[in-house]
Amino acid sequence: MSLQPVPRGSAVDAVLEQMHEQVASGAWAVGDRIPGEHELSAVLRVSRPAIREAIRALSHVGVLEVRRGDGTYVRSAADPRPLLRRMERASLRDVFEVQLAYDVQAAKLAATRRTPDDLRRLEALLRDRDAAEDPAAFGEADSRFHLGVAETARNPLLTEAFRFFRHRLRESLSALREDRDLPEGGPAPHHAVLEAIAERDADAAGSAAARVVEPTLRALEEVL
Amino acid sequence: MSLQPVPRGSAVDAVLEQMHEQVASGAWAVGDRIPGEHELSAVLRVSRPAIREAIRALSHVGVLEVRRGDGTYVRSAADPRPLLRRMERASLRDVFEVQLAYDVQAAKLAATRRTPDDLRRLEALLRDRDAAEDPAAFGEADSRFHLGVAETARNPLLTEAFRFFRHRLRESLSALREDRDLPEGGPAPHHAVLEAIAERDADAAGSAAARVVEPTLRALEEVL
DNA sequence: GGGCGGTAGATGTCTGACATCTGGCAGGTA
DNA sequence: TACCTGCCAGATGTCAGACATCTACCGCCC
Repeated sequence: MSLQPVPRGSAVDAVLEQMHEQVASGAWAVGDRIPGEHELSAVLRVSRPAIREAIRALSHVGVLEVRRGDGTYVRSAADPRPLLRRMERASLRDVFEVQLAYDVQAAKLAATRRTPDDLRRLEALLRDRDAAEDPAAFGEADSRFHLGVAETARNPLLTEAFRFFRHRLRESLSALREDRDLPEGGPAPHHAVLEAIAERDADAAGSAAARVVEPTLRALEEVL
Repeated sequence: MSLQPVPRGSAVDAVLEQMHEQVASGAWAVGDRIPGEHELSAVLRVSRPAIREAIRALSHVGVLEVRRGDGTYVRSAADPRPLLRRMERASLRDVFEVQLAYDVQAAKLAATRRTPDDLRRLEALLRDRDAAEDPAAFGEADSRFHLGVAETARNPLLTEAFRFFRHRLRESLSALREDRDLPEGGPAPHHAVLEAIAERDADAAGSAAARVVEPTLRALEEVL
């Protein structure tokens, strides 16, 4: 007989898994009140703290909503966990392709909605980017400029999504140290983005934003 | 003296807030091991279960990583919580603009990478969409087609992001019952997307995908 | 009929203890 | 010297029970 690893995993994770299953399958529909903590504790044969930790984790991501003195309700069936896990092990190409989508849309909207103040702010950010010396400062300034464009799009949801993705992705990139010698198209493409935004030309801004990322993307394709 | 509301909020939320602060400020840097649960419990003057619930919530979203027998480490400084909260109260316009970014990028990539099998699958999905009778079935078939395009893009990160956003956004839309009489461009734009994908024309696919959403978007702008 | 107050049941929190795993160190062995 | 074994401190994992506090509901009283 062959040796097999003993089943591992914590009680809380098991509870988490089962709750997720209930929500995903529709057994617990959005809006429903789920069984109480004592009842779940009795049914699943785990202690109440274990139940509470699972509920806390799911309520933190908006799947559940706890109303003190009342009960716990299902708020959404979509758990961001698969997305978060995927983000940690995504390939560089996949990462850049998603970032590209955000950059293009942000640039297009920014071109439509920018104010004179926005323009001055973006110009300053771009100057900082051009002036950056060491790679760390450059990466920081680069992020600030891109985020500035996203904010100019006047779409809080887009801004927040952009911010989160960019933050996570820069982390995993620097962790892998794989951003060492990716080609950088130089300052020209970025200036083209700003110019198109200044002229309120949405299509040009979108194209310019695409051209910022595309050299890097193409280089990645060649490596594969 | 004026009456003031007593400070509300749970102990766990307060702990969560402080931990988030530590991570965001860099006091706890990525890779660091944070103080043990007993120590945190003593310092913050709350019980260990309260500490554990907060840690569990943050580890569920990938901010912390717990290694049993060893300690708890900071894994990422980016908390998806602001994004999730923003998603719940985003305006319809903002929602559609983000969705548009995904749709366009997915269509462009799908046009580049589609196989004959993909094409057959997408054709079947589009037929289902055309054949749907009641609004519920139509919404379902519509989602399936769009998700099918996203999967054809061969980018797991994009697919997962697309899936999550679409799921959440459809939920909040149906909750608000505001999708009642949004204009639907009819089947033509969707067929144009499929056609461009069939011809491997990325730019045409992107434009066609934009034209799917734009009528709805424009109608929203008018309402505002 | 409307406002009041009681009550059942839910979540919030704490205490203390024990179980189990991990990492590192000391000591033995080749 | 180099390596492996076994032990141990400290960390997280789990449990039990109790009490506090809030909410929704319902019956009572004015």
